[in-house]
Amino acid sequence: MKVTKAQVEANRAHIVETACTLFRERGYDGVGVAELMATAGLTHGGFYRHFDSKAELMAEAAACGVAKTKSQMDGVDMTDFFRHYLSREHRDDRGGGCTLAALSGDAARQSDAIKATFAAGLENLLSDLQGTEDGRSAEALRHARARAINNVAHALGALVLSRACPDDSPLADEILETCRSANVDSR
Amino acid sequence: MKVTKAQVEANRAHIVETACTLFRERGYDGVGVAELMATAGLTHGGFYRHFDSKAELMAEAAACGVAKTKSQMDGVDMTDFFRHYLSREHRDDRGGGCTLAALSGDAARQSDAIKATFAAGLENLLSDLQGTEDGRSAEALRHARARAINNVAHALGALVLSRACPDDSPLADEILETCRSANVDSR
DNA sequence: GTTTTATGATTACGGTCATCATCAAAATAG
DNA sequence: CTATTTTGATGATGACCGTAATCATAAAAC
Repeated sequence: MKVTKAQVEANRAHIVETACTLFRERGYDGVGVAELMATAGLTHGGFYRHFDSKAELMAEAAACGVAKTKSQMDGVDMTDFFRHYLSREHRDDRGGGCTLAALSGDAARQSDAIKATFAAGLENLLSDLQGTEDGRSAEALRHARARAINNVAHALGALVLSRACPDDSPLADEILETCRSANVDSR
Repeated sequence: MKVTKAQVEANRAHIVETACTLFRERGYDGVGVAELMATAGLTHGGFYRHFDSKAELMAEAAACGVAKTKSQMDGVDMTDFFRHYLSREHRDDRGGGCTLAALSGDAARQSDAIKATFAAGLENLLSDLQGTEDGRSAEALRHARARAINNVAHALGALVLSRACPDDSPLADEILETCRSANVDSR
């Protein structure tokens, strides 16, 4: 049952992408290798030809996820980005949404390899939010970075809290709305 | 092997408390009934005399956890509270720290019963943060509530993000420090 | 003092977990 | 065209999962 080299690579990438979504939806512990492979259209036996362990896939899926979030943010106005980030649609789409928001809680309990992937992805996202214009004073740079960190923490916290409330809870919407208006007025 | 009524109640409470800490440390999926009962000094067979299912214990442990967080906050100055909330000690003490921060990500994937417990606990915490003085205008009340929501989202987001970074990562500390200074200057 | 009752220990169940040895088959290399 | 790899399917492994029936025992009720 051998398969062309291109197909092998495609299969591997497909496994990572599938894992990415599934992990966001149900957490690292919530999805097993067998189910994961079945969802990807393969049987679970072949898994270990691609990865040494589930932990290795977890790290790779994390990297894939934060890269996707960053690419979604590319070229988008920051206000629009946060507006969508704190929207009801994003709250209800854990599988398709921000990896940091969906899995940071789980990542905290994982190995440093996975945490490092999260830190790198977060650092990357912060760079984008700080802006890239040259010639700013050190003070202005420090301020821009602090604002980026505060904005991300604020928005991510709001999303996480809203998701921890029942779907039809008024509080779930109130958190999103409140933090959405606070975020656009900057700080 | 029957035991006095007081002992039964004490045992039950001890199971809930043990679960509370263990869940915060390793997540709902990360700890099994057997290990839980062993940590509490009992054997896993007796578990179902106290609870109908693990899910029932999860809900009760969540209630216990948010109640503890609220009691810790009682009578403490709000600035001091957030200073401790965003301290390195709190970051490194998932088992003993804020239940919302440790388990909100997991709670989002659980039943509405558990989510409702989280929402109730959060609402309770917000009430405290809003203050209880009477005679404020509707506008002042609305503003106080918005500020409470924003502060909680901001601090919780910072804590969650910091914990998702490797323990020795500079970013882990930078997030805490940045958000600590932003939070005390109010908004 | 006897009977009833309920706790918690023991043990087992079926299911699922991550992991791996084995094998068929097809894509490469020679 | 043959030989060598190597992918992915099959199936098994032992460990652990939540749940539950059984049972000895001592507290509670009479």
